[in-house]
This record gives sequence, C-alpha cells and structure tokens, in this order.
Amino acid sequence: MNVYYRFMRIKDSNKKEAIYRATITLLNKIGFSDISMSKIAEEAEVSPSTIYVYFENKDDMMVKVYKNAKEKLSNKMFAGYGNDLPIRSSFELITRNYIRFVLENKEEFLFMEQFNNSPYVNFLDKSDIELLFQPLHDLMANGKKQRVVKNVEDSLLFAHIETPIFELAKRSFRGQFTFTEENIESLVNMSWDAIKG
Amino acid sequence: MNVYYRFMRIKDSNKKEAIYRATITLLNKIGFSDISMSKIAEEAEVSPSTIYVYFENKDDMMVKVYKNAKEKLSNKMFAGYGNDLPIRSSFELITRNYIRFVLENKEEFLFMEQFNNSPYVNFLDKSDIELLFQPLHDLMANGKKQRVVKNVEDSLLFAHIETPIFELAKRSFRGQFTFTEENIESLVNMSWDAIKG
Amino acid sequence: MNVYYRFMRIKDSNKKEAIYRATITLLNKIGFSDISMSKIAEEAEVSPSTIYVYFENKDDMMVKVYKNAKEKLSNKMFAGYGNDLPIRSSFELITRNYIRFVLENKEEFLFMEQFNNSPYVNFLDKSDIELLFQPLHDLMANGKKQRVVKNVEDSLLFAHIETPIFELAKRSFRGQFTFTEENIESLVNMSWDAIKG
Amino acid sequence: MNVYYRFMRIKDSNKKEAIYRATITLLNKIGFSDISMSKIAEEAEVSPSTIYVYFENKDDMMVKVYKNAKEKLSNKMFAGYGNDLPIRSSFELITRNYIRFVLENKEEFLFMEQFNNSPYVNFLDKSDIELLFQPLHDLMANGKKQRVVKNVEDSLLFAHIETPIFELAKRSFRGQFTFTEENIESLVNMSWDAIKG
DNA sequence: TATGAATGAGAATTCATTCAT
DNA sequence: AATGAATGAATTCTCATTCAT
Repeated sequence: MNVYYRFMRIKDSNKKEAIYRATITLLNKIGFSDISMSKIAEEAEVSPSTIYVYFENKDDMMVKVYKNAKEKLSNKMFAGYGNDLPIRSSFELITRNYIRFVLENKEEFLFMEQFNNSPYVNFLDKSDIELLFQPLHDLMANGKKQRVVKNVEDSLLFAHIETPIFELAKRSFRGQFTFTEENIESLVNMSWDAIKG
Repeated sequence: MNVYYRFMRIKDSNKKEAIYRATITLLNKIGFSDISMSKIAEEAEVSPSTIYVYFENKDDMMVKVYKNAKEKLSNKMFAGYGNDLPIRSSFELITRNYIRFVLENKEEFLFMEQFNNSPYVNFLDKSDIELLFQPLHDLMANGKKQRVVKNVEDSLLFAHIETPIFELAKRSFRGQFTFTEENIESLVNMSWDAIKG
Repeated sequence: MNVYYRFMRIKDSNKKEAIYRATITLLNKIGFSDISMSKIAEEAEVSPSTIYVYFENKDDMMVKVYKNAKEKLSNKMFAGYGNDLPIRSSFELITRNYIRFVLENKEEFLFMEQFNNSPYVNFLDKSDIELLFQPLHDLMANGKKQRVVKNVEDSLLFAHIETPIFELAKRSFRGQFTFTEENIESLVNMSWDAIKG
Repeated sequence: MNVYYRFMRIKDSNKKEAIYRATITLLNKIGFSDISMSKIAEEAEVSPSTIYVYFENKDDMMVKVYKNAKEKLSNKMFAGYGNDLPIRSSFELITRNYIRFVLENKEEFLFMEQFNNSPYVNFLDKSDIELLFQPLHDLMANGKKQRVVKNVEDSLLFAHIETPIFELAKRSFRGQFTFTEENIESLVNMSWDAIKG
C-alpha cells in the first residue's frame, strides 16, 4: 500500500543548463567509461528521471551537450571578424579568438576533444559542424587567390592552424606549457609561416 | 624427504596479444562508454576471467594496451635515423616515418588518440612517454644551435610537427583527405616552414 | 514562473520488511558463506537491484537487519518490568521474557548468534547495544547494594544469565533439550544460584 | 605454443598445517562471507590447487579444520584429570583447563564459535563431538549420585559451565573483561554454585 | 515539469574447481 | 605432491530507463 505526499515546486528552467554543465564537468573528471546518468543527475542536483524530461536518452544528451558547446565556440571564434581586414590580420584575429576561447573555456574544450576522439563523433552530421568554419574557408580561399596563402587543400591549412593550438592548450592545462604573450606571438607566426604562400 | 619435479605452464602469450588486439578494435568501434570486459573477452575469444590472469583489472589492462601501442610507435618512428643526416633530412625522415606508422596502424593510432584525450592519460607517467621522443628533442636542440630551427620552446615546435599529422590522418580515415605523395610533401614543407628559423 | 505539483512515492515498507525476513531465513538455512544478494532478492520476491534502493550495500543491509532484530528483542525483554518488584522477581521476569523471546523468535535469535560470532560484529557500535541492557545493569547494581547479588563485575553476572539460555535454546532447536516448565524453573534457579550473594 | 620449465622442490609436509592455520586466521579476520580458497591459498603461501591435494573441496576442508581444532581442545581439557580427585576439585581442574585453552588458543576458539553458530555445524556428527566430553558426563553422573550436583539434565549443567567461559573469553578479547586470578575464582565459584546440589 | 521507486540487463570481478604437466 | 593457467558460474553492484504520480 503506497501513500503519496504532494507539495509544490517552482519551475527551474536552469535544470537543462545544470545538466549540460554537470555532464561536461564529470566527463572531464571520470571520462566516458565511468560516467552515468545517475552520476550526472547527482552532479546536476536533479533526479535521474528529470534528465529524461529534457533528453531522449544518453546518446541524445551527449550529442546535445556537444553541439551546445560547439555553438558557444563558434560564437566566440569569429567575434570582431569582417571582410574589411587584410588576410594576415584576419588570420591573427581568429587565431587569437580561438586561443582565448580554449583558455577561458577549458572544460568545454577538453570535453569536445574527448568527444571528437571518441566514436561519438559518428553521431554528428559533419556538414553541420563544417558550416561553423565557413568564414575560415572563405578567408583561405581569398588568401589563395591573393597568393598569400599556399595553394593546398584546406585540410592541410586547417591542420596547421587549429591543432597546434589544441595541443598547446592541453599541455598548458597539464602545466607543461604557458601561454605568455611571447609564446602566443610565436604560435601565430609559426602557423602563418606554415600556411603562407 | 622426497624430491620431485614441478612443472609450470607459461602464460600463453597469444592470449595476451589477442586481448591487446581485441581491446583496440573494440575501443575504436564502440568507445570507452560501451566497452566491457566481457565484450573484449568475446572479441579475443577467451573467457572474461582469463583477462584477469594477465591484468589486474580494467584500468591496468587499458594502460598496458596503451603502453604496448606506444612502444610499437616509438620503434617505427626513429627507424633509419642517425646523427649523420642534416637537420632538415632528419626531420623529413622522422615525419615520414610518423605518417607511415599512423596510416599503417590506423587502429593503434586512433586508440591512442582516444586514450590521450580521456582521463585515462592521468594514469600514465608522463616522463616515461617523453623519453620516447628524446631523439626528436635532441634534433630540435641541434637545429636551434645551428640556427635552422626557431629558438622557441620544444612544445611549440612539436605542436607544429605531430598534431597536423594526427589531424590529417583522422580526416583521411573519415574520407575527408587523402595522403597523396604531393600532399605528404606539402605537409612536410608546411611543418618545416612553421619551425624553421 | 510556473507553479506545479510534485508527487513523491513513499518507499514500500513491505519490501524492506520482506528483505529483512528473507535475509534472516536464508542466513539460517545456508549461512554467510553461501548467502547472496540475488538469493535474498529471490526469497524476498523483489529484484536484486531493489535491495539497493533500501540499503547501501550488503554490509549495510546485514547490520540493519541485525539492529532491527536486536530492537525487537529489547522491546520484549523488559516487558512488564518496573522498579517496584523485588530483585529476585525482577530477575525471574526478565529471564523468562528472554527465554520466551528466544523460543518464539527462533530465526531472529539464531541469526543474531551467527552474526555475533562472525566478524560482522565489528561493524557495530558496542555502546549502542549495551544501552539496550541498561535496565539489567541497574538491576544488578541494585542487587549488589542490597547484598543479594555477588559483588563481581557485571560481565561475570551476565555470563551466567544470558548465555546458558542461549546454549539451551540452541540445543532445544537441535532436539537435544526441551523447555519444560520444570526445566525452565531449574534454569532460573541455577542462574540465580550462580549470581546470588 | 607452450613452453615448460622444470625444477626441483622438496616436499613440505607442513602445507596441510599451513592451510589449517591460514583458514582459521582468515576466518577470524574476514568471516565465512568473504573467505575464499584463493585467499586461503595466499595466506598459506601455497597454490589454490594445492589445497585440493589435501582436501576434497571447500566444505570438506572446513569440517576438517574444525575437527582438528576440536581435537586440540579435547586433549587439553582433561589434562591431569583422573578419577581419584573429589568432584569439586575435578570440576575446578577441568574448568581451569578450559579457560586456559581458550585464552591460549584465541584463534582456534573464535573459529570454533563461528563454526558452531553457522549452518556448517550440520555437517558434523554430533555424537563424535559429544564423545569428547564423556569424562565430563561421567563426572556429572558421579556428582548427582553423591548428591553434590543438582539432579537435572546434563544440558542444564553444561550450559552453566562452558558457555559463561566462552562469553567471558569473547568479552576479554574485545577488551571488555580481564581474566585476573580473582575473576577466574569468581567464575569457577559461580559455575559451581549454579550446578551444586 | 519533476521525481522516488523500481527493475532487467549488464557491469567488473572473484569464485571453486579442473587441467596439463 | 604441487602448481600456473584457465574457465563457467556466480558474485556484488550499477546501469539506463520506465513508471506512477
């Protein structure tokens, strides 16, 4: 025989946000192998069943957490960017935006890296993601036309822009590297040297 | 007082090898979130309890699989390398070795990337790993002395050598890039442009 | 800002009760060496995971089952007891209550004996348990003051009151002894002879 | 492909003894619920399979360990006892032997108590065990004939002799009682008061 | 929208025991 | 007599998810 209590509660629209945050935090702490819906629920201070109010299932939740983080990144990456700047300056602006985002959003960044290197990536529509980088594609196209950027596939160019940043960010989080202004300048220059025509 | 013989069966190293392989294969297929000891056992065609004859527990196994893969990499990376070659040629030799390893050992490489970006890395002794790259450190030191390599931290240099390779490898596995001889030459040149003094 | 109701289902205490009972029954049947959470679940007709809704783990469950049984005992032991009776009568009342409890609650009693003689006892707070016997301590103190009880440590007194009952109960359960009224009278007299001053 | 080493070894007939000891030690440390053949093997510093050289299976081993301990007890209990002593002196001799055994063989004693209160007892032939106490039966019969012992069932008498000792021994092992010469005298007197006619 | 209770399926790991030598 | 390797069965416990409210 069950007895039921009832009492009132105020809607808390931050719960979704709390779940995003909890997932990212926990993922960085314990990884995909140990994370679980109930641990996320506990970290987010909600009931496990509440998660299912906002997400269909675990995979759906993971993908949405990723997309949410990725959007955050795209918003910051092209801040202040316009067609009026010369190629090299545009390149430097975007690169520095990127570095700033990574350093200021360590957890989101590390979560994305973990996600990107896991089979979870297969759940993503690659073209969705590529769209976010369209301005960078355009910039490179422009650079090639102006012969200031090497005439090679974009993949080759991007591989010399983004990934060194990521690698150094991870090293800095492990205490093996420091982003001094001098180092940032070296980094930008080296990337530029790599891609410049 | 009796005297008698004792026989001892040696662990069947094929099983250990099979477990290594199964772990890597499965990790790439289903990731840390879905892998399990029994799935690994099934893939390796041994009993789940047999895994515990060879490894203390799941973590111990994962770390050992990683170290095993890393050793394989180190063996190939510096193949043919000696102090007699000029800096630039050494650089190219190592870079091409690296690319070859990655392409020929797709599964090991992807497994290591997943591992590297998960909290499992924290189980590793970083200095152990760094040792494997010592010849590359030495080469860079030499390059700086000869003023053919930029006088910046090794981290900055490495970030422009290894990580672009990794990124392009992943793209190629997704069908978004192809390692033609031309592309490899571009890649080597771009890396060199990035680090050259 | 929305307002809504929240409903909460109360744990079904029948299940907890069923788990208590199942544990005691099984412990007596197959002992600590063979008991398992799934066997308990089966006996209690719940899912193994349901046990973990009510208890943290096996140890936690065992200790709670024990404490629950011990409380039951304490409730019965001092039934009808007050300060108004003479020492000897009080002693007889409590002793007979004790015997009645043991005979009427064979399973709880045997379970407690098994628990008491296993390393599980170390999980108990001894002072908690001692409190249950406080009235008997007081009675003995009183008896010593009135010089009707030997002036020796309470441990010595208790050892001649409780444990003979336990031993005879166990024998009776094995068919090696019968609690006739005559035997009970002998038992009470013998205990009293042992402790009387 | 397996490879086999061979080397020599000297027969160690103490292994059985080591297994006895390891079982008792471990049983007291971790109890029936946590003990296992491999833990016993480790404690005894033999291979798990070696246990099966000496015993049929786990149950067989447990029972043999128990019987071994029980024999040890019987040997000590009636040391120095003969028909020439008066009843009361015989009683005291045996009681003191008993106390000495318990205190000097704490591990064996606690193991036996644990065993006695577990369903393992059902594996024992009760009459086997009772035989060990025959001299005490005879003594009681003699005491009843001489009217120095109460004319009640032996069970009642034994319950006031053995079990108080056991209870006090356990308390002493928990630091809740000390066997001073004075306390031992009290104990013997109380037991005697309980059974004397 | 929110959640405590409930659970079947499956997790990691250990078990008692056997086998080959 | 002795043991390292091997394993199917069973262990404790957690999982993702659903249900009733």
